[in-house]
Amino acid sequence: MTAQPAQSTIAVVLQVRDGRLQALVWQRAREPQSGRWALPGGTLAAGESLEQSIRRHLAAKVDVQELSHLEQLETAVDGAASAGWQVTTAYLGLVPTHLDPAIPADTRWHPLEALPPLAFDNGATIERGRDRLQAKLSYTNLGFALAPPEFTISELRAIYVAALGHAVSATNLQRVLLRRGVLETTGERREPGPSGGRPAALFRFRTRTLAITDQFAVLRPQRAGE
Amino acid sequence: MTAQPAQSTIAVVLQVRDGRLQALVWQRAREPQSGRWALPGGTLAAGESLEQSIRRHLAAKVDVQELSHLEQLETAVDGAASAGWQVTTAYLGLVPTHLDPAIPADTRWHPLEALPPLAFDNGATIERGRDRLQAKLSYTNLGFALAPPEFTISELRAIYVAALGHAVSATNLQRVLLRRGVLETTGERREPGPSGGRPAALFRFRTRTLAITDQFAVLRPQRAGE
DNA sequence: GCAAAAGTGTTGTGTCTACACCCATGT
DNA sequence: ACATGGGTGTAGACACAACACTTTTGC
Repeated sequence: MTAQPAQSTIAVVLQVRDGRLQALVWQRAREPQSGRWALPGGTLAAGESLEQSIRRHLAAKVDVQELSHLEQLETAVDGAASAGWQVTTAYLGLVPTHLDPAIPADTRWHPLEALPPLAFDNGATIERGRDRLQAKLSYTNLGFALAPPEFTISELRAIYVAALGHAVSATNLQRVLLRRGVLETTGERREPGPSGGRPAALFRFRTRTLAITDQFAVLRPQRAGE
Repeated sequence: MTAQPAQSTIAVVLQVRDGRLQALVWQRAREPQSGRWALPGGTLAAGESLEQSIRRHLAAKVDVQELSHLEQLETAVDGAASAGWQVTTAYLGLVPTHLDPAIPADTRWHPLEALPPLAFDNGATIERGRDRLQAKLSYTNLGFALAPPEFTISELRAIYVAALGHAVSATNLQRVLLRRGVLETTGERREPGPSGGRPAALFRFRTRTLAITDQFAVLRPQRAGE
C-alpha cells in the first residue's frame, strides 16, 4: 500500500443577497491556483467528523451560528491536483437573508451567474449545490434556511425567485406552503410604506429543520397495503 | 499535521431475489468484527476515482458487468473503528433480476428484513441505500436497474412490490409508467401458462440510464417565466 | 362454458395554475 | 378619489387511485 490521500472538506455556502443567489468564495494568495477563487474548507483533523471539520473551517469565514442548514453533497478524488493526492467531501451550507456575516478580507460573495475564475472543480461543485437547493425548495420546507424568522409573502417570494431563477406567483406560493402546513401566520402585520397599500400579514416557517413536505407520492401504498 | 486517514469505499448492492429485496454481504473471517457480516469494498488506490475504486473491489464479489446502476450515497468518518482512522464512501449498486452473479464462498444475499449481525455502521448504510432506491423508484426511471430487458407488467409489479415493500396496483403502475414515457411495448407477447389466461404484452424501459421523470413540479416556472 | 390472467373505461378526488376580483392603507 | 400593494374566490387542467368491466387464452 502506498501513502494515504489527504482528506479535506469544502462547502458551497449560499445566501440570497441583493435579490440574487450568491456563493461565498475566497481568493487564493498562493500556489497552486494562485489568484483564482476557491470554496472555503480545509483538511480533516484526527477525531472529528466530516461535519465537524467543515464547521470548524467555515468558522474562519463566517460565524457558524449563522448557518441555518448544512448537508453533504458529494465526495470526489481530486484528480490532477498539483497539491497531491486528495479526497474532498463537499457540503452545502445556507445563510438566511437577515444575517450579514462579517467575512475576512480575502473573501467575497459572488452571484452565481457571474462567478470569477474558480480553482479546481469548484465551479461544478457550486452548480451541484444550487441544483440541490432548487430541488429541495420544491418538495421540502428548506425555504426556512434562506428566509428570516418572520416575513411577508412578498419577501418570501423574492427569495424563491432569486433561488429558483424563475418567476414565482405570490398567490400560489402562499397557497402551496399554507396547504402543506409549512408556513403559519404570526398574527402580526407589517405596516405599509409611504406609498400606501394594504398591510401585509407576517408568516413564519412552522419548523426550521428539514422536513419532506411533498412525498413524491406516485406509487404510494394502497388502501390497506402491507 | 498528523498522519492521514485511510480512504475506503463500500457498496450496498441490492437485487430482487425470490420476491424480496436482498443485499450482498460477506462474513468477516478476521478481526476486527470477526464473524460479523460486512458490505463489500476496500481501500482507495493511487490514481483511481472513487467509482473506479468501488468497481474494482466489487469485481471480487460480482461481475462488474452485471451492475445496472451505481451511485454515491454518503461519506463518513469511521469513528471508533478499531482498525484505525478511516474515511468511508458508500455507494448504492443495483443488479437486475435476470442475472445471478457467481459469488465467493464467504458472500451471501440476505433479505433486508432479516439481516445477520452487521459490522460497523453497515446496517444504517443499507437502510440509506434502500431509502434512496425507494424514493427514486417514484420519481425516476430507476426501475430499469432492477428489471430484466423485457418483462410483463405483472413481473414488473412484483419487482416494485419487493423493492417498495407495499402493494402496487398493476393497472396504475402500467398507466403511470406509460404516461410518463418510461416504458414502451416491444410488440411481442408472452404465451400464457398451462392454467390459461390472456397473453401478456412485453414491455421494456425506453432508456436504461437514470432520468428524472416526475419533476416535483410544484413552484414550476410560470407561463412566460424568465 | 368456465376459470384464469391481462388490460381498458370511467369516475371521483386532490393539487396545482391562472386570473379576476376584493380589501386596506397612504396621499 | 385614486394609486399601491396584499389577499381571496373560483374555474379549469392534470395526474392519480379505485374499481367495474372487457378481452384472450387453457381446459
